[in-house]
Amino acid sequence: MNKKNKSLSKNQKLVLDFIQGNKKPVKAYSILSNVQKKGINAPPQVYRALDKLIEMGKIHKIESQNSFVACSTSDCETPHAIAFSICNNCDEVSEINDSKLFKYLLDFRDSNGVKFAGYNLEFFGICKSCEQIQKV
Amino acid sequence: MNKKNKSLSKNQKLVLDFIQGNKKPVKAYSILSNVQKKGINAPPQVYRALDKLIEMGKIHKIESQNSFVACSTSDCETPHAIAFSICNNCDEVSEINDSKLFKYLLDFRDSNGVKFAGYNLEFFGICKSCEQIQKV
DNA sequence: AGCATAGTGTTATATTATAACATAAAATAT
DNA sequence: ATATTTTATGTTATAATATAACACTATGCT
Repeated sequence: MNKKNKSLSKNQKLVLDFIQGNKKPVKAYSILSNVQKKGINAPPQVYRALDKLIEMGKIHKIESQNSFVACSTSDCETPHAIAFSICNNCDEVSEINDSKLFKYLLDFRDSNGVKFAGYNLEFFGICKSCEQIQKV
Repeated sequence: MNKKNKSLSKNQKLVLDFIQGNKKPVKAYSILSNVQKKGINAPPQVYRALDKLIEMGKIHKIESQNSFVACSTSDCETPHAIAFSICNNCDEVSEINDSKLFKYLLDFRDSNGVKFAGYNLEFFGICKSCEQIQKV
């Protein structure tokens, strides 16, 4: 058991369950329509849960897509230091877990010598399966 | 004169002029209301110009803010390889121009050995002036 | 028990972005 | 120089994303 694992509220659980049930990132209104049978009725309820889950590091927001995906590490240490690869062809998103990269970025200082508290990094390219298809 | 400097259309010029006239990133509807006296009437006209300007590397989109800012290098070589710092306190955004960082990221390969065509990187933290204020 | 904090439910509305269609201007090829 | 293609424009309507504001409820402290 992890100290950081604050117990989730009802709506937070519902939203997280749905996100975790999807390999691909999901959109807020898709979450909404899928949890409506379970008692969530309106956008603010979804967005509030999303905000908290992001804070807790349970999920991440893919900024360039306005979509949300479960964190691939069981308990994210650095909710605001995260990297994704996004396929320009099929929109597949995967989380990049490369400790060297993370260290490089968290240690990075700007020209004023200022370190940053976090970052969001999205790589774009063609994923392996799309590349295969193009070759055929 | 630069070969890459395709001449801009009327709407593209209007939109770019307004963005360049602002130190801070601007929002699409703020652009719209500011160019309305100059003959642009509706959102699609703004968004179309924005799309083209991004393609050309004249401007960048700050994904986490849905805002747009002029590229700080006169003629951006890598429109989709860009880094910003964003102040969590005052929302100030500045473009980070660090060739080492750029090279590191463009050379980065994921666990499959796949290189990426581009990336978007946003650092978050407290900017220098906000830090000063907090100390006082 | 009393209080503070966090979460819920709801309505309405703000903000961001695109679809779809008709037309016009510009660039390129023959 | 004109036909063709590509790019841009103008317009209306609407889709998609996100938050404000308010009343109320549950939970965790001390």
